[in-house]
Amino acid sequence: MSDRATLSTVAARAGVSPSTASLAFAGSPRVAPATVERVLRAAGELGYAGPDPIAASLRRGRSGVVGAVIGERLLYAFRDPVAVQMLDGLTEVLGELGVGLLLLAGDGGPAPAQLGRLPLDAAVFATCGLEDDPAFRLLRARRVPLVAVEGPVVAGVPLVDIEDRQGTVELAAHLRELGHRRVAMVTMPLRLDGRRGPVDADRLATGVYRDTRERLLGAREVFADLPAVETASNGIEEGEQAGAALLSGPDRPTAILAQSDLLAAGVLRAAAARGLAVPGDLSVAGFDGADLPWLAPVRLTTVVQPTAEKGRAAGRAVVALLAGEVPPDVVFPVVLRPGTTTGPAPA
Amino acid sequence: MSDRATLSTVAARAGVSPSTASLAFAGSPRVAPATVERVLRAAGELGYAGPDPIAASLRRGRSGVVGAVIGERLLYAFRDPVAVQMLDGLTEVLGELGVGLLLLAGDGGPAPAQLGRLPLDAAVFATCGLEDDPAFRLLRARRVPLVAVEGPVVAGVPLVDIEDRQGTVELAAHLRELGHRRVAMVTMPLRLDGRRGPVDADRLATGVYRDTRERLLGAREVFADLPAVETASNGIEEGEQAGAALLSGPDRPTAILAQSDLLAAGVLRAAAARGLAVPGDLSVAGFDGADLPWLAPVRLTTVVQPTAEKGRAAGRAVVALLAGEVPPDVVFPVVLRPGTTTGPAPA
DNA sequence: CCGCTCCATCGAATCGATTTGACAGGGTAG
DNA sequence: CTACCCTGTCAAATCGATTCGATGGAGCGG
Repeated sequence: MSDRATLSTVAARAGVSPSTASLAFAGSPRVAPATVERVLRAAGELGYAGPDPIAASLRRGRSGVVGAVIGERLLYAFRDPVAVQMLDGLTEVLGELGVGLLLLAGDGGPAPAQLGRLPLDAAVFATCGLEDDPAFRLLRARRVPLVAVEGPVVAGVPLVDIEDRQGTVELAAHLRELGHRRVAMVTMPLRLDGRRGPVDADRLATGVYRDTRERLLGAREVFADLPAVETASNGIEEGEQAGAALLSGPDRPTAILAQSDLLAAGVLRAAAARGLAVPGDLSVAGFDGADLPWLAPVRLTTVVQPTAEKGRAAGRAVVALLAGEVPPDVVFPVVLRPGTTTGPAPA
Repeated sequence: MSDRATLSTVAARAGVSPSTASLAFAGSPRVAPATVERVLRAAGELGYAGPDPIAASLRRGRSGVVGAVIGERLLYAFRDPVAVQMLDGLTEVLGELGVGLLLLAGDGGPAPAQLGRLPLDAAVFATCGLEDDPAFRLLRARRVPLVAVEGPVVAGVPLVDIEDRQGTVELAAHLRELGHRRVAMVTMPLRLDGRRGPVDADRLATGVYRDTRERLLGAREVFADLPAVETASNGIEEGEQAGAALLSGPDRPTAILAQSDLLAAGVLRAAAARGLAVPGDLSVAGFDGADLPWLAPVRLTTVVQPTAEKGRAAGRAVVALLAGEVPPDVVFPVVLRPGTTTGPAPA
C-alpha cells in the first residue's frame, strides 16, 4: 500500500519529466504520441487517474466551480418551476464549459461564514432579488465575480432582469379593458420573515425583493390603490390562503392578480372552494408562464417570461466574467398570454 | 493597483510570520489576541478577505465540495418532488459541515470527462439507481468516496436504499384484497433512451434502474404476469400517456399501479379524460408519498417512503466517509398509505 | 560538412496556504 | 540564583500540479 501516485511518480516511471507528463495529460500537441502512450501506461500501472483537480486549480487559479445562491431553502425554492427552469438554463451554458454548479441554499446550505471557504470561480444570485444579502457582501469582499438575476442592483455586478413592471402593467391593463375595477393582488414575499397579510406602505418600503415590489408597483400603475396580500412563500398553499382571505372580505374583487403562476394556482383553488366560477365570477391571472401540467385543461392567463433564457443569459455573463470581460446588463421582455382564467367583469 | 494581497503580504504588514497570520485566521488559541487584532487590521487595510480557499484546499486535501450526481437533466429531475426532497435532506446534513453541494446533471452538466477535473471530496449518486454509469466509473477510478442512493450496488460503496420491493408487494396485495384481478403497472424508465411502451422480458433484463425493476418485480410477486408500460421519464404527461394506452386497450384494467406519485397523477388525468370514475371504475395507486398539493382534495393511495430521511442518511454517510469511517448500508422501510383513489374492484 | 530550423522534452519557478516541531523569553518554583 | 515550564511566534517542509523559456538533437538545405 504505497503512497498515492502523483504526477511526478508517474513521470518517473514513464522516464520523463513531470512537465512532460503534465503536458501529456493535458493533451498538448507538443508531446510525441509515443510519449503520451508511455505516460498513460505508467499511470495505468500506478492506478493514477489524472492530475489532482485541487492542485491544478491552485496553479490555474480556477476551480471550475460556480456557485448558485438560492435564497430560500432548497425544498421551497425548487417547488417553484421558474427557479428550476432558470437553473436548467444556467447549467446548460455552464455545462459546456465543464463547470459545475454549486448550490448555496439560504437555509441548510453552508453558513455564510463557511461560504468564504468554498473555491468558487464566480457566483450567480439566482432566485433572490434580495437586496443587502450577507452572502452577497461576503462574496463581494472576496472579489468573487458575481452575476445577479433580478437583483440586487449593484454597480459592477452584471444584472439579468426581466420587465417585471411593464409586464404587470400590461396584465393589469388587460383586466381593466375587460371591465374589472375591483382588483386585488397576491404577492410573493417582500422579505423572508414568514409574514403574511395585507401589504401596507411600510412593509413595501422595507421589502428586499425587487421582483415582488416591481410587480406590485406595476399593477398599481393601473389600479392606483389596488390592495395586496403578501404570502410567506411562493407556493400553492400560500396562494390559496391569500386568495381565501381576499375572497372572504367584504368587497370581493372581481379579479385577482397573483404574482406568480404558483400563487395563481392557489387562488384558483380558493375560488373553487368557494364555488366561484372562473372566469365567470372571478378572473385570475398569474405571472411567469410556468409549466404546470397539472393545471390542464385550464389555461392560466399570465405574463410569460423567458425563464430558461434568463438562466442562459446568466450563464453567458459568468462565462464573460471568467474571460475577464465586462458583460452588459440584460433585460428580457415579457409577453402577456391570455388564457381561460380571465374574462369580462361580472355585471 | 497592486497585486492581490496574499497571506504573506498581510503577515509582513502586520509584522508577523505567515505561519502566525495563518493561525490567526484559523482562530487558533495559541496566538495572542493582540496579534490576531494586528493581523486582521493589516488584512483590512490590504483588502484581504481571508485565505484563498483553493490554496487551503490543496494543503488540507479537502475542497469542501460534495457532488450530487443527478441522472437526468436538471429540469426533469427537479420536477420530481422526491428528488428535490432528497436533495433537501442531503443539504441539511452537509450544510452543517460547511460543505457545498455541487450539482452534476447527466445532461447539461459537465461532460463526464470534465467531471474528473472538479475538486470533489465525495459524491452522492442521488436520483439514479443507475447501474454501470460512466460517471460512476470515472469517480471510482479517481478514488472519490461515493455514496449510492438506491443503487448502483457496488462493493465498497455505501448504499442508502428503501424497500422498493416490499412496498410494491404490499400495495399490490392491498389491491388484490380489494378484489382486483386485472391490474397493470406504469413504470418509470428502465433506461434513459426515451423509450415508451410495454415492458417485455428483454427490456426488463437490460434495464439499468434498480428501483424501476424492483418495483415491477414486487408487483409481479402478487400479480404474476401483470402487464407494464414504461414511460420515458418520471412526469405527469408521461403518466397520462401511459395511462391512456392502458385504458384504451381491450381488457381494461380495474386498477393501475404507477411507480411514482407523479405518474399516478398522470394516470388520474387519463382516467378523467375517459370519464372513468376513480375509484369506482378504476383504482389508481402511486409510490413515494410525494407532496403534491395540487392533487387535493384527492388523496392518492401510495407507498410512503422517508424521502428527506434518505437524503439525510446519504449526508451522514458522506460525513462518515470523510471522517475515514466505513458507513453501513441503510435500508429504509416504507409504509402503505391508502387514500381515496383505490377501492373495491368493480363488479 | 556546416549551420540553421524545428521538434520534443526538460528545469525551475510558482500558485497560496497549513502545520509541526523548535525556540526565545519571561515567569515561577525550589 | 538556577532550572524549568509555559506561552506566543516562527522557520521550513509540504500539498501536486502548470507553464514558460531554454536546450539538445535530429533533419534539412546549401
